[in-house]
Parts: sequence; C-alpha cells; structure tokens
Amino acid sequence: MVRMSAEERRESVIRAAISEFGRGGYHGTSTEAIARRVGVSQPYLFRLFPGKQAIFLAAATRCLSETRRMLEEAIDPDDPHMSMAAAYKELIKDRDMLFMQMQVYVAVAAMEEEFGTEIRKVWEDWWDSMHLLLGADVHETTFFMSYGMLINTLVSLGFPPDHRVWSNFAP
Amino acid sequence: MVRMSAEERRESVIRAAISEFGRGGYHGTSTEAIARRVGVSQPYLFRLFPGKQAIFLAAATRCLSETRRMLEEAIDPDDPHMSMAAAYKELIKDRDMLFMQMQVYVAVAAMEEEFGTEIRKVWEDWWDSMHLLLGADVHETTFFMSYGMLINTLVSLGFPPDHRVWSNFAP
DNA sequence: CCCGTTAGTGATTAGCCACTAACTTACTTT
DNA sequence: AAAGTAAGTTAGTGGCTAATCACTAACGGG
Repeated sequence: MVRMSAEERRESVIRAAISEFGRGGYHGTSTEAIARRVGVSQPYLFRLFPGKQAIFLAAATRCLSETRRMLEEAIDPDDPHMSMAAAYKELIKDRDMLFMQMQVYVAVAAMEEEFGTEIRKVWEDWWDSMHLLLGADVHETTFFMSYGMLINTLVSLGFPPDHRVWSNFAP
Repeated sequence: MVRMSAEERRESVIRAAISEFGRGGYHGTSTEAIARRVGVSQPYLFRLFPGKQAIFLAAATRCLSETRRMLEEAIDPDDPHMSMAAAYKELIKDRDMLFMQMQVYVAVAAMEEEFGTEIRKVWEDWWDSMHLLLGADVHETTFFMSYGMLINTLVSLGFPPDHRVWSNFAP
C-alpha cells in the first residue's frame, strides 16, 4: 500500500476519472471503477470529494484547460495555419482526453444547472485564448474551433485515418 | 387506452427515445422513462424491441438520417453558402434531435462494437450526400460539417445566441 | 515512545434498472 | 358467437451502485 497526501490522491483521482468518464460518460461510469483504477477503496473517494458530481466536474474542467494548454503550446502565432495541423495531431494522441471532452459537452446538455455555468466559463476562456493567438480574427477563431469539433466527432465515431471523411486533414 | 399497431408503436418509441436519450444519454436514460413518454408500460418495450440497445440504435440512426434529410431540403446547390445559415437555423430548432446527435457520437466512442459499424455507415452516407450537394469540393464539405459540429457543441454547452462565441454565425 | 492527526478499509443499505413470465383485454375472422 | 391473434398489463427478480458508518493502520512532532 502506498500512502499519499490527500492532494496527490485527488490528482490521481482526476486523471483516472478523465479516462473512466471519457469512456463511460457520467452515468455509465461507477465510482467503483474510478477507485479501482486509482488503486484505492471506493468509499475513500467520498472523503476526497463530496460526491460523484464533484469528481466529474473536477475531471471536466481539468480536461478542457489541459486541452487548451496543449493548443497554446502548439500554435505558432506567426504561422497559425501551418501549426494548427500539428496542434490537432497532438490532441488526437490522447484518446481519453478527447472522449472526455465530448462527454463534457453532453453532460452539460443533460445537467445544465449542475455543470453549465462552470464549464461554460472554462470553455469561454479557451475560446478567448485561441482568439488572441489567432490574431483576434473571429472568422479564423471560429474556423479553428470548428475543425477541432469535427475532429472530435470523427475520432469518436472511430473513422480510420485513411477514410475519405478525413481527406481534408492529411494533404 | 389507445391501441395501435406494433409498427406505429415502434415509431412512437423511436420518437420518444430520441428525446429521452438526447437528454440522458444511453446510461442516463431508463426504459421506464421512455415507456412513460410513449404512454405504455415499460415491459412492453421489450416486446417491440429486443432490448435497450436496439431502441438506442433505432433512435440513433433515425436521428442522423432525419438530420441529413433536413439539410438536404434546406441547401440550395446554386448558392450553398447562403442556404447553409438557414439550414443550420432549422436544425437548432429541434434541441432534442441535436442533443441526441451528440449522444450518438459519445455512445459510439464508448460502445464501439455495439454501435460503431452501423452508425459510421449512416454518417458516411450523410457526408457523401453533403459532398455531392456542395459540388464535390472536399474543402467545402469539411468546412460545412465542421461548422455543424461546432454549432452542436455551442448549443450543448448552452451559450446564449448573443454570446461572443456565436459572433461568426449571425452577421 | 507516545499520541494526535491523517490515510485508508470493510461492511452495509436503500434505491434503481433491464429484463422475464404469466396473465388480460380488445379486435378480427369465420 | 366462438375462436384465434395481436396489443397490452401486473408482478416480480437479480444485479448493480452512490453514499454512509464505524473502524484500523501509518506517520510525525514533542
């Protein structure tokens, strides 16, 4: 048994939660499954977090801000178009994170009052950050985020990279 | 009590399922809830469909092909860009359908083997149809579908129409 | 080395949910 | 009107799950 500080454990829980919720969604994931992945008993999660919703919310915000951070690092403001491809390629690598992103969107749709306000804020910040990086051009920003969302969809649906629906992304 | 033919009932079930699954997702929706909305006892669903998965799959394919049909009707091949806005506006009206679309994507991600093959086929057909309508220009098609997926996201997240993340869509 | 604090567990429970079996009600056909 | 068939119900079961409670093991400071 490895003892950790509560803060470190919470960190592990968030990472595990991103993977588990990413696959099963909010309702399809049991706290048991998360606990198992962390390597800790299920009741202990409720000492680290007030409830399942809190775990999901922590994982959700982490997922979005982490994704944002990766994009910020990958984009070159001097040549946004060229660096965009590289940025997306980076994102696609982490399937768990990408699935979780989609789960966040549907979770907000389903549980507006629980998650809406907080998640919108994080997403908004992300949008603003991209907006600045891309030269504060609304068309450019919308274009960029659109592509991201389509990629999310294509990955979620499991289309192989050589499928024609991808044809615009690998020239 | 209103008696219907099994076929008519199945139709009602599919419509109810789109609404219910759209909100709760696969795991967050009980067959009880669907039955209640249809106005029928819960066990009877299992006479109309072999199981919950079958209901979801029927609702999922219906949702995608219905969405496709609406777009096909709304797009004017002579002026795709102008008609696109109108097409999307039409789609956004039916929140249940839009939410269901998102739920389909995450459901495929989570349950590849159950839904993957069938859903990919329907989506592929949709993509091909748009591709033709838009003059078989890969850039144009990708652009179009991208915008659609971003709109899905923004609606799911519940951003009000006057929010800046929408600024590119209401010129 | 002891004792307060912090990390962690085992057992349990109330509620929910997909699915089954056995039965009833209503329409149709002859 | 009887018999057959298709639409629908009531009652029930086994499995799972979020959350609680009472408890134990390990660390660290004086």
